[in-house]
Amino acid sequence: MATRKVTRKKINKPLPVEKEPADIFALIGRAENIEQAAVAMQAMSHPVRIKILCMLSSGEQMVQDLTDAIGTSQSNISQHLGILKACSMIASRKDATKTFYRIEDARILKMITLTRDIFCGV
Amino acid sequence: MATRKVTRKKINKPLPVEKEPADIFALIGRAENIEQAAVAMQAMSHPVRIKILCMLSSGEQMVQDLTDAIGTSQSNISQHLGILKACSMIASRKDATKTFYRIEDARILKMITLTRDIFCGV
DNA sequence: TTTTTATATTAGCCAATCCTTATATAAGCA
DNA sequence: TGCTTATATAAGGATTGGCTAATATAAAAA
Repeated sequence: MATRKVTRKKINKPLPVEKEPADIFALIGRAENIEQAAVAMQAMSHPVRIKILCMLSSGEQMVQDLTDAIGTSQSNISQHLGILKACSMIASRKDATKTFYRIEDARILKMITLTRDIFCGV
Repeated sequence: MATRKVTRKKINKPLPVEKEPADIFALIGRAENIEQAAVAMQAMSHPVRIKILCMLSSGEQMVQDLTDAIGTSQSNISQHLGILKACSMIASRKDATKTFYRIEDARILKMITLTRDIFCGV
C-alpha cells in the first residue's frame, strides 16, 4: 500500500511574514490542539448528537427520555451516545436498568453552549 | 426499497416534565437551527479547514499562502475552500490570477474564535 | 422462572468524505 | 503566440459514517 510520498512542491519560497503576525503560524503549528478540536467538532456535528448534548447541558438524562424527546430509535440514540462517550465528551452512570448520561468535558459544555447561543439564540 | 415505517414504540408515556423546564424541549424542537448548526460544525470539523478558518479569522488570505502555511497540496486546499464556500462560511475575491478568501459568516467567526480559545488557549 | 423493561451491540448496506493524480482554466509575461 | 503562475475541477479508489433490523444482556417484576 503505497508509502505516501509527500513530495510536495513547496520549494524554497520564504513565507511572506509581513502581513501575518507570528501567532497565526504558531497557532497553525499547534497540530495536536487543532486535531483535538477537529475530533470534537466532528463528534458534535450531527443533529441527533447536538440534540443529545443540548439536553445534557442542563443535566443528567436517561436514554429513554433522550429517545422520546429526540425522536429516533433507541438503537440509534444508543449508538450516538456511544460515539460521544468514545471521545470522552459524556459519561454514564447506571441505576438498575437505567443509564444516565451527563456531559463530562467542560470544553464541550462551553462549545455546545455557544453553539446554542449562536444558532438558536437560546 | 422498504418505505421506512417509523412505527416507534413511544406510546402513551407522558414525558417527565418535572426535571426539565420546557425550554429544553423547545430547543430540541428547533430542528432547523439544529440542522444549521450541524452543517456548520460538520463543515468546520476537519483539521485543514479549521486551520484555514483560523488563518482567515485574522483577515483575507490568498490560496498560495494558505497552502504554504498549512502544508498540503494546492488541490486539496482548493477543495477544502470549496467546501467552506459551498456553505457560505467564506467568500472570495479575485485579483488577476490570485484569489483571496475571507470569512463571510459572522457566526462562523464566533465559532472559530471560541474553538481556538477552548482548544488552543489562543 | 418467565416476562418485561431498559439499554447495548452487531451486521450489513448505502452514502458521504477525503486524498491523490491528472487535467482545465485563465491571467500575466516573454 | 507560447510559457508560466495561480487556482479550480474531475475521476478514482479507500475509508468512514449512519441507518435499520435483529439480537444480546441484565435487572426488575410477575
